[in-house]
Amino acid sequence: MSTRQILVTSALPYANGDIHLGHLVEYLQTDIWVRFQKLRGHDCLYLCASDAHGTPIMLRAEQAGLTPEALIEQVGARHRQDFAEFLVEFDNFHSTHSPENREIVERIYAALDAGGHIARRRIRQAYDETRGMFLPDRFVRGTCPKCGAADQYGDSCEVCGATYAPTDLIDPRSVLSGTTPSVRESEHLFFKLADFGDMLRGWIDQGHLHPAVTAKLGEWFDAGLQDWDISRDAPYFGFSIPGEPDKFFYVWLDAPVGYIASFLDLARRRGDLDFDTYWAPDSPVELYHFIGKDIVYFHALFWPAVLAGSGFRTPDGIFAHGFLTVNGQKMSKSRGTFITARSYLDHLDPEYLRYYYAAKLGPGVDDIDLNLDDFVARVNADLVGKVVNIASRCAGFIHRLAEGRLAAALHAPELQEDFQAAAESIASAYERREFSRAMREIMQLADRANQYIDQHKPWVLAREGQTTEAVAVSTQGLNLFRLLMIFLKPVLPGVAQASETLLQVPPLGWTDLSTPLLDREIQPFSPLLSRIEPARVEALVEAAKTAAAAAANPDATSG
RNA sequence: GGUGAUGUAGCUCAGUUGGUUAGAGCGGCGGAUUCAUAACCCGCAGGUCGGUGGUUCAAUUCCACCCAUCACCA
Repeated sequence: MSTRQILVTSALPYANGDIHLGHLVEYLQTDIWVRFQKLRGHDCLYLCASDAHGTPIMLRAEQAGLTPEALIEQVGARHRQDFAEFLVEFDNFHSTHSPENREIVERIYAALDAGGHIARRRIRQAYDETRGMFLPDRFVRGTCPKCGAADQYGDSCEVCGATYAPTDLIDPRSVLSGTTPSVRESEHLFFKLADFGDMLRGWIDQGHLHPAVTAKLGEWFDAGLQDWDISRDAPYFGFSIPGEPDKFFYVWLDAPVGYIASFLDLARRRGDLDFDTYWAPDSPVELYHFIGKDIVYFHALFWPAVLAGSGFRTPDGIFAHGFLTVNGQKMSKSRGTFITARSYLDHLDPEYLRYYYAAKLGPGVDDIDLNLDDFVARVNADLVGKVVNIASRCAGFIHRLAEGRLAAALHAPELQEDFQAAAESIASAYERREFSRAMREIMQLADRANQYIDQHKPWVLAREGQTTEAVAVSTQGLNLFRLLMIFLKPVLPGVAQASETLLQVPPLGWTDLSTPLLDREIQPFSPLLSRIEPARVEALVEAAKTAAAAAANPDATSG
């Protein structure tokens, strides 16, 4: 197995609100995949950053009486802390509001402009005269011009589903001031996406996209590729466009550039990462972006085109996941299922959620459901009842009968080999992001380990004075447990670490699968993971309800 | 409204390139056991595979339409 160089990103969290359980689907999925690659010995970097620009952040800061810079600093710090406690291990977490990002965005824009891929056009937009600013579509509300439903957003009607421009609304008003917006014209800059139609088709045909994502892209191709508006007028929190007074780069142009900026920041601090090795068109490094299905458009259409048009390499894969529902429904503040990362951490162990998501995640864009009753049952049954139980029931005999020393030989080498033989299939499932399949296979092995122990009954052997045999069976059980922990380490890094302490071994890696652990001492057993108390989950839901009630003021629009 | 996706036992999900009795885990029920965080082991459980129609010797698996849920519409 040759060492691969891999660069992985998760979408950048928007720095105007807290991380919640829905966001975590993506960060946990990515983290598990990255940890798997590292466990296998590959050279893998996991990069992320705060997505820190745009009108919503500008306005949220104003509301809070802060500068945008102070807001994104505070929110970014909270994000980092939440991720760290969920054991999401970034190699770097930067910000799009950084000198590195400005540098790369300007370089990209200059290259696109020089290549003739930037167009200029005057457009008409809603304008709030009292606030002196153009209004994003979502900041205008009014009556739907098609069905007449009142109080609809400026881009689409939630009642009849019609899409339109804010200027089409009947009786439009600004969300900011309540006044009727005027219509003003200004010049905008556009990225000529259609210049890259052939390039994109070729890139898509190279594979690495899930069939469902490819289908989605085909839909957009059929509709025809249109120019993309990449500028915004002042006032705007972002980077000003060189040579264009009062114009700023649209947040969605500089957001994915944050992936590169995060790399650049890390490279400058570390000194052993060559920029062109990672980002030049002939880069040998594999580049993958994990995203939600709602932003496929930006990552599978604009992003590769922008990269190709400015002399960078393109991604090898865009991995889109679905959304999270809780108890079968959209997360709801009133039902207490809108749960922030922080609130979860106040009540429960993060590894429960890591396992539960892993047990449900596949490679596709399907939504996944967090059913709280199922969550408790599944985690307790699989992790505590099956996996940890193996160590718990074997370690005692090693200490009682052999002073903590493992037997010198395996009792069931053929069973050990069966476990080792499963590694290929499990690795392939991880690699293809079929985590649910990997978890199923691992739990089947855990069942076999428990069956093996039950079959040989070390407690009976001990009672009958067959000490050597009892220790041999227990040693075998612990060896099976150790193999399971290697398989589970990407999902449960904390439990794996506790297991390494129990077994008194250095950090486990995939190559440790081939060698058994024999004739050496282990630590006394102490619980590696405790069961979920249903009451803790109830308390979490109650806390979420209370928090929702406290935040009586409806949230400002984001996005 | 248009487009794409999803809809399988109480719960969470596999699966079927169309073909004899549709699978797993959890829950539930019965039994066994006591090493283990009341964990583990054995056995049982019958869901018209969202609905209607069609193609076919045969469809849950293909096609059409409908319903429900989700996403996107730059």
